[in-house]
Amino acid sequence: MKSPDLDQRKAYILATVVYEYVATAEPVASQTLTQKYNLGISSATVRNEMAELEAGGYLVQPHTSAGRIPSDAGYRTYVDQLMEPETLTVADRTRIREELRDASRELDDLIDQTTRLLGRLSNNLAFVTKPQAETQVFKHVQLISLAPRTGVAIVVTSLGVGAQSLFELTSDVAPDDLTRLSSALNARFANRKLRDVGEAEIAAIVAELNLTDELRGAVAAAVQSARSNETPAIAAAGAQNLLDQPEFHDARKLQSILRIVEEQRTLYDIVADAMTSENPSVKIGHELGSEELADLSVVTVPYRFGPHAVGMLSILGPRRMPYARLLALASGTAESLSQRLADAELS
Amino acid sequence: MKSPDLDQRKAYILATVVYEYVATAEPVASQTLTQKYNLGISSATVRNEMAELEAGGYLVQPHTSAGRIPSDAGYRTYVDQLMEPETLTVADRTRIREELRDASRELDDLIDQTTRLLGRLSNNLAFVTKPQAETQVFKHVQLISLAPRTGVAIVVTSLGVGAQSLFELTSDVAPDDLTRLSSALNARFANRKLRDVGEAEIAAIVAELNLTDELRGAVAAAVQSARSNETPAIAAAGAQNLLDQPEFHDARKLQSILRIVEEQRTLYDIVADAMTSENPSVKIGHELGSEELADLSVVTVPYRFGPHAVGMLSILGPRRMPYARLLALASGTAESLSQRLADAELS
DNA sequence: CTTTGGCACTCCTGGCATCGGAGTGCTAGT
DNA sequence: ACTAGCACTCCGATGCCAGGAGTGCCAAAG
Repeated sequence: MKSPDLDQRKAYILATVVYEYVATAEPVASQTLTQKYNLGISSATVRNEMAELEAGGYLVQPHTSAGRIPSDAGYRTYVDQLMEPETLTVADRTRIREELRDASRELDDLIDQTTRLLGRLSNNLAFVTKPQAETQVFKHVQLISLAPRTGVAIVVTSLGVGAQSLFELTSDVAPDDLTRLSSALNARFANRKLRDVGEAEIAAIVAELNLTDELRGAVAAAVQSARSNETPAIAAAGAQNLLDQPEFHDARKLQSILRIVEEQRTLYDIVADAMTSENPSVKIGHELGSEELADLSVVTVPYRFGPHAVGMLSILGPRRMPYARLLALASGTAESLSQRLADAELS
Repeated sequence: MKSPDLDQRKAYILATVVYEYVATAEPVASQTLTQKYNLGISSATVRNEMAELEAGGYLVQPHTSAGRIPSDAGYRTYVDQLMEPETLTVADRTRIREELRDASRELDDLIDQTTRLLGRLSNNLAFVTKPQAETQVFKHVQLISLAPRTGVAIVVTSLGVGAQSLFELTSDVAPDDLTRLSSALNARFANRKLRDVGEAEIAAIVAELNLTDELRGAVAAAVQSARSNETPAIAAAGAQNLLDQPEFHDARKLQSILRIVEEQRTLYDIVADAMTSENPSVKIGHELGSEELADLSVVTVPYRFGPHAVGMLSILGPRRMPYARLLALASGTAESLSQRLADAELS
């Protein structure tokens, strides 16, 4: 809150500038406003108002004799106070539901397909974090022999397969021992919270059965991996959509985006706080915390599994994006995805 | 074979034009050749030779008063007959081996990391098909109950986990029944070729245990999915590298590439025949079979698991790419990857 | 018959000046 | 407080010119 906020007329003008600029990608002139939106005042008055909005930091001028475009602060006030939230049409909503209903039953593929769907719908770059399994329930562990000294440990959580981990041993182990160990572990842990599956207990069971400590390591690794590290994998889709926007006709900007998407780390940092707040979040321009991303914005909506948010759907695009629509799309998709996940478990 | 092939001097000139153009991205002039490579002939002679090479279809001129650049046919003869194969330096080779040694033990992640590595090394776009499991050996199947009417079927092959498939039933099933079914299936199928795990036999076992036919469906689906459909998933990385090349400073070209990468289908078509031949393959420009891809080339090398090729490493870049080096890089990486896969199983 | 120096010709490229238009800021008048 | 009008600024498109790079061809030389 800097000024005692904008008076109603300034607010309307700001909102209209954002709306028009989002639509046209051209700096907005005072005349354009008076002609296309009947404000009942002259362009000269609009010019005065715009000059004040610029002084207040809400608008900027690319050069002296051009129209105005919104600044980060301008978009921010628009998003927080001025825009009307959109709701999806019934058609959109059913389309999302149907595409997700027909999607794969396998978790990774489901996330992938959701990401692509969101990319297509939004015409921007979509990215989705895979579910974090921390709050999930342990269902099953299975140790399987592949060769005398090689095997794989699989952990299944309430979301389906959670992790697998290949292991090698320094001495042979009987497939039977692996089965016995699996049964013992399952008897002990089934339906506990994943986070409560402790390494000490695993070690105790392994010792009890007189098995090598290497197996404890293998099981622990699989459990750990199911708990899904602080930065879960992120699926991304739709980068090519960005090229339709005039702001990317210069290819340099796209390069840093592609690099960041491939690294994943930065993407995760951007959306991490939306996860904890469990609310939709919008980050605009410099709020993304990097000069490279200064002319982009990101909309993020969490999705749930059971009572908790387990991941986020995000849309990344030029700052000049239709915020209300993208929020509606992401929310609608998140809802359908959450629903889909719940169905898969409970049936 | 059109002409009785090129005489030695023409061949050398063609090779030098390709080499120089790959290095500079500028049309190559007759003088440049005589100055930078001592041919012992004058630029006028070179001009005459170049004119004949152009008549023969090996070179083209972007406009009348410019140097020459290679045509598809020019690159093709270069690749097939003129270039000297490169070998990787020891440093490169150990770097690849080390990065892959430290890579994940999980198959999907391993492929992912290999793809990124290849993207970084090649400075182009790399893509890698995930292993096709057809020739793999069935190791284990496990049916696991998640809820009274929901569960997951997991199939493990000699490459690690091959597939998983969630299922829902119309009536409750005891976890015990699932265990019994798993054991029966394993007793029957363990260590058979995956392709020999037939649906009829599965049905017989399910019937024998008096279980619902829905379970047969679940198992069959998982096996089918492990057999990995005709078009396996493809990992891609390094699209941002392409933006360094002058031919992509116009963003339109990149757009179609990104779209194609996302679709995967076209990528698979490009590399499919390299898989069957089990040999490195180079496709140049129009050979890729699409006008959109006409100024690109793709280098493909298969990797093996056991005696068979199970997937391909590819590098996609501008037609003006260092073919010998990229072939060496892809081959070296394929070799390390094959080695890594073999180690994982045999230990 | 092949090679080569020389020369005229073509075409691209970059710089420069010009011009029109779009928009603003300001002032003066309502 | 609003607005009509006007001078001013700046961008972007256009056209033009000069410079240069490179070729093709010819005629002479090996």
